[in-house]
Amino acid sequence: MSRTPLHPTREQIELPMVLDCLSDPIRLAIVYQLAQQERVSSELRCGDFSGLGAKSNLAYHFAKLRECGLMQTRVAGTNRFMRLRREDLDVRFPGLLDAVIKSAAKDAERLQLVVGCDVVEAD
Amino acid sequence: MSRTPLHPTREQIELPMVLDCLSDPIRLAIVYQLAQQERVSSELRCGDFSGLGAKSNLAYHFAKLRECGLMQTRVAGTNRFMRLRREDLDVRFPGLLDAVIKSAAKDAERLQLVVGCDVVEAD
DNA sequence: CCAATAGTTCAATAATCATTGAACATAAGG
DNA sequence: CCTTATGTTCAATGATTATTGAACTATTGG
Repeated sequence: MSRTPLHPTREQIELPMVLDCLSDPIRLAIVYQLAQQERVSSELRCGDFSGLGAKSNLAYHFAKLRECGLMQTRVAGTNRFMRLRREDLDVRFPGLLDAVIKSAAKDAERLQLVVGCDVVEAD
Repeated sequence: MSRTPLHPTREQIELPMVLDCLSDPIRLAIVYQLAQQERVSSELRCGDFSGLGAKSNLAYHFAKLRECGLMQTRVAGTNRFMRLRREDLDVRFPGLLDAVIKSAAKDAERLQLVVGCDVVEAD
């Protein structure tokens, strides 16, 4: 198992791959959740998405999101912390990520997105 | 053959379907070309895209673009004239289409897009 | 060392997708 | 009417895709 998964450089990020990645409802939900977290800590663990499906399926989608350059994974012990590659994407495709997030937010209900109203996790 | 193909209503347009449609290089090229034509006549015939592949394959992609609500087809004699559903998309997902077009323009070379510098068709 | 936790990888499945050429439908023009 | 031009539909193909559960890896904590 590689310590830190491979990510494309900023310049290697390709538009069709990004759009394809965002076209899957589960991946869109992941990105949306990460975008909401940006206001707070900007990072989430894989486990925080368990509501979206089985672990192995999520790992598959995480890999896709990494490969296309949408998010970055940082390994810390037995956890993986992931965040949006906001700056890279904004430089590469200005306005795109925001437009997608806003569009998703407009359809939050239809897309069954978790509305993160200043998420306070029970502990 | 149906006279005028079915199109979804504005409200029926769904984000994942739109993104998936735009994630295919050929369809992205079609949309890009239609967007450039907006400055001029706003409509193009199917045949104007012959550079992008075989006729039957293009018909397949046209159908996808229609079904997801990205474009509209108007039948006129033996021709089909198509245009972007710009207004519907801008109302439904503000800023999304523009962001995608601009992103595509930035990568025009990489995406092998036809750069329409005030296209003057030979006749 | 052992057990529990967090994720990934693998193999198998069913479903969808893009592409092709041939056949078809429709309308225009001689 | 016959031919030509413009697109669509159909059937077949090979390639991806999402999903699942089981096996595996690695780290933490007792």
